[in-house]
Amino acid sequence: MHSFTEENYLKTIYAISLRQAGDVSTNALAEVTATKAASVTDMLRKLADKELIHYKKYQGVRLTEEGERLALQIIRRHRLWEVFLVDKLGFGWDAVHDIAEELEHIRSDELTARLDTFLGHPQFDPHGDPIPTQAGLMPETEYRKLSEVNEGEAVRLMGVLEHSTAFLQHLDRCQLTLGCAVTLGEINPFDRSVRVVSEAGLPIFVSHEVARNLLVE
Amino acid sequence: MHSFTEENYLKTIYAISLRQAGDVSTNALAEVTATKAASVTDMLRKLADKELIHYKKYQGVRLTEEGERLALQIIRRHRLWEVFLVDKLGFGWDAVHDIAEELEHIRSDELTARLDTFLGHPQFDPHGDPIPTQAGLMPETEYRKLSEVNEGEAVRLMGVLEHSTAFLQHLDRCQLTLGCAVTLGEINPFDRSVRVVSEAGLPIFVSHEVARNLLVE
DNA sequence: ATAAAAATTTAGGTAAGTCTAAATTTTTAG
DNA sequence: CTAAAAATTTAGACTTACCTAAATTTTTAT
Ligand SMILES: [Mn+2]
Ligand SMILES: [Mn+2]
Ligand SMILES: [Mn+2]
Ligand SMILES: [Mn+2]
Repeated sequence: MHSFTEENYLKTIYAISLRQAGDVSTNALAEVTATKAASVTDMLRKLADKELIHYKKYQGVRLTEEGERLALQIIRRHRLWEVFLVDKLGFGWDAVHDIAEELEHIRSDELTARLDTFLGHPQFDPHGDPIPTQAGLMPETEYRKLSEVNEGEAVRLMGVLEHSTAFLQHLDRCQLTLGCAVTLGEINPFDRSVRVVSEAGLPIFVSHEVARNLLVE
Repeated sequence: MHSFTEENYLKTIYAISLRQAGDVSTNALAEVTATKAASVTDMLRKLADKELIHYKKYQGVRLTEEGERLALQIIRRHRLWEVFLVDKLGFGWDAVHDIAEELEHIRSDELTARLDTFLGHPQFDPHGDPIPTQAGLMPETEYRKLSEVNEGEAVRLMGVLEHSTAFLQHLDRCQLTLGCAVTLGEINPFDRSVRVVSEAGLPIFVSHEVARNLLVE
């Protein structure tokens, strides 16, 4: 079996791989896992011994097929638990990530399968992230960032790139909820902030920093 | 914070204390935790340092108030998760203990509180064990063992003393379900096995071994 | 009361996961 | 194309939770 720590490394390697082309560096892992590079190296040797990653000294790492399968399984569990916490227990979407970080490591395939059924086979987690299938496939999404949308276009809020409590609470205060339809007003050329208009006609001012962390379709 | 291992020791000390008068011995703990006495001694020193147990070398241990509070909190979580797994996810009562052993260590008071509400503030887990209150009180129950009931008495099945999968599956096969009413037939003086008659009039033969692990009222 | 038996603790060691400091390799810049 | 900078690995240690073997204390039985 694999330890919590090993599972977290696999998940982190997967997450960094999505953002970057090429292999994942020791320092990148050290930063995300909040450990030191030397500790990362130790773990990489262990994961390579277990054939969960491809690793050549000084050259960075990449998940093997088995490593990716495990990473997706853990991400699936994480996102299913987040749906449970929000939809069934009534947590806010800004409060569920840390709890799901623990729940995702509960080892029981039957638990995952029954939870999935109980939740009605959800496709997305509360932050709009797709839930990997039981078969181990990550559904593709084709969202743009709100910061790349043109003036006058009508779009729908589908997800967030930033998951911090502070960011999600900010969206709550602006009444920017996932699924809501908005129309883009003028983009301010000075700071690239933008005015959007909600279905209800309510105007909302969105900074560029916020706009580039919002996914729309 | 306390590690999973520390939490499991506290729970185990509590459980052994319920069965025995007096302090809990190192060997008793070693047996239940499936470790060696030397390892138990190490942990007892640590728990004593944290003032979670009263410990005098060679004299056995007893939980402090804080230690008991923590033990009850973990038992509460364990039993609430078991209710969730059976009532909401449809697991059999014989399949939930091991998963709850992991879930009980998820650290979030708000999670426990919301789960309790979601489940409708249950008072008993799927095995008939009382769920400690949020205030940290273990509800008292006054059940007798089926093996102590007299011939002709009518009783209701309220709980089990043995929680193994094998035992619970045996009860399933006998159609001995928690809550069902039964009347005691003759007790066989040779092996103390007993015939009980269910509400439906179905006769069921129960060995003494089974009868002394069934709680009734 | 005392010797044998049982229970418990101590001593010394291991594996996982972390650290700091030093050594090594790769990358970047002049 | 080399020398400095950056990245990475190695060396040596620490903590937690466990182990075996040896020492110690308590209990039990003659
Ligand atoms: Mn999350
Ligand atoms: Mn995690
Ligand atoms: Mn249980
Ligand atoms: Mn446990």
